[in-house]
Amino acid sequence: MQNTNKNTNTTPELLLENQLCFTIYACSREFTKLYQPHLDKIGLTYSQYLVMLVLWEKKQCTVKELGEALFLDSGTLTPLLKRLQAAGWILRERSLQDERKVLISLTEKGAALQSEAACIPAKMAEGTMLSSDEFVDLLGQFKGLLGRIHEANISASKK
Amino acid sequence: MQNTNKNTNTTPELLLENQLCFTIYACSREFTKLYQPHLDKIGLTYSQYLVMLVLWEKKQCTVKELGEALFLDSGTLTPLLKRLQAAGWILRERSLQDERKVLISLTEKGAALQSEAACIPAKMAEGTMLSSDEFVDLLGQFKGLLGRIHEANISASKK
DNA sequence: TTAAATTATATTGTGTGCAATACATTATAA
DNA sequence: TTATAATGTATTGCACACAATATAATTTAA
Repeated sequence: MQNTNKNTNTTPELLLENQLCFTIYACSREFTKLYQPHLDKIGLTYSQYLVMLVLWEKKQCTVKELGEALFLDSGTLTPLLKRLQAAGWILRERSLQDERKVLISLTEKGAALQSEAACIPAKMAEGTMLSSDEFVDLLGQFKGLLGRIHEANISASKK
Repeated sequence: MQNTNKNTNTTPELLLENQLCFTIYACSREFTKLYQPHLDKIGLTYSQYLVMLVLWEKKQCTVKELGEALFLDSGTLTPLLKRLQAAGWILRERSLQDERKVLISLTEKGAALQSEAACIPAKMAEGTMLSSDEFVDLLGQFKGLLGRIHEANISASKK
C-alpha cells in the first residue's frame, strides 16, 4: 500500500493508516456496534451473545472450555456468566466429580432464546453487504491470521 | 466454508466457527496481547499507543479529531488523555478561538518517545511472520471491510 | 501417604469502550 | 438581538478485558 501521507517526520511503519492491528481493532468495534441494536432486542450484550452461541452448540461446558473457545479468561467470564445467570438464561453449578470446575448450561428460557437470535446473522450480512463468496474468503483469511497471532502469543508466553 | 461441526441442532449461521465478527474480535484481542510486552517497556497501553501514533503524525489536534481518526468517542478519550497528561507525554489546553475545543499536543518527552517506539512495528512483523505482500493484502482487505461496516453504522444511526 | 506441583476458579484493581446525559459555546434564524 | 439549534467536551454508569493474586482441589512423586 502506497503511503500517501504528507508528513515526512514519521516513519511509514508508525503511521496510523499502516497499522494492521488498528484496522482490525476498529473493525471489531464497528462490527459490535452493528450488532448492538439487534442484540438489544433480545437483551444480550455482544460478549454475552458469543457465550450463548457456544452454549447453543454444546449445551453444557466448563468455564475453562468457554474461555478456550472464546479466547477469554475467567476474570472476564465469571462476572459475565453471573449476569447471564441473573437474567435467567443459564445455570452455574459446581461439578460433583471435580469441585474446582463450574459447569455452565442453558435454562429452558436460554435454549428458547436461540430462535429469537436466528435472524441476526442475516441482518449482519445485509448490513455489511458481503456476498457469500466474499464472506467465506474473508473468514478464511482472518482465521488464518488469528491462528498465527495466537501461536505467536503462546510461544511468547513460554519465554 | 464447510461446516464440519457434528451438532445438527444449530443452524450453521449461529455456529461460533462461522462468525466473521468473532474472528475479528478475537484477532484484535490477540494482537493487543502481542503488543503488550513491548508497550510495557515504554509505559503505554495499546490505546494510548494509538493516540501517540496520531500525535507523532499531526503534532496537534482536538479531541474530536482524535476520535474521528481512532473511531473513539470523548467518553473513552477524555480519561485516557488525562492519564497521558499525568504521565507527562501530552498537554491538554482549551482553544482560545473556540473554548469548546480542547487541543492536544505533545510534550518534549512525548515527542522523544517516538524513537523508543520505532522498533515495535518490526517486532510485530516478526511475531506474526507475515510477508510484506501478505501484510499489504490483509491491510487492504481489512480497510475495505472497516469502510463498509462504518458506512453501515452511519446509515443505521440515521434511521 | 504426605509434600509439592498442577489445575481451576474467584477476587481485585486498572484501563478501556460506549450510551446517555449534562453543560457550555458558537452559529443561525426569526 | 434574542431564542433556537448545533457543536464540542465532560461526566456518569455499566460492561468488558486482563494481570496479579488468592484459594481450593487434584495429581504426582518421593
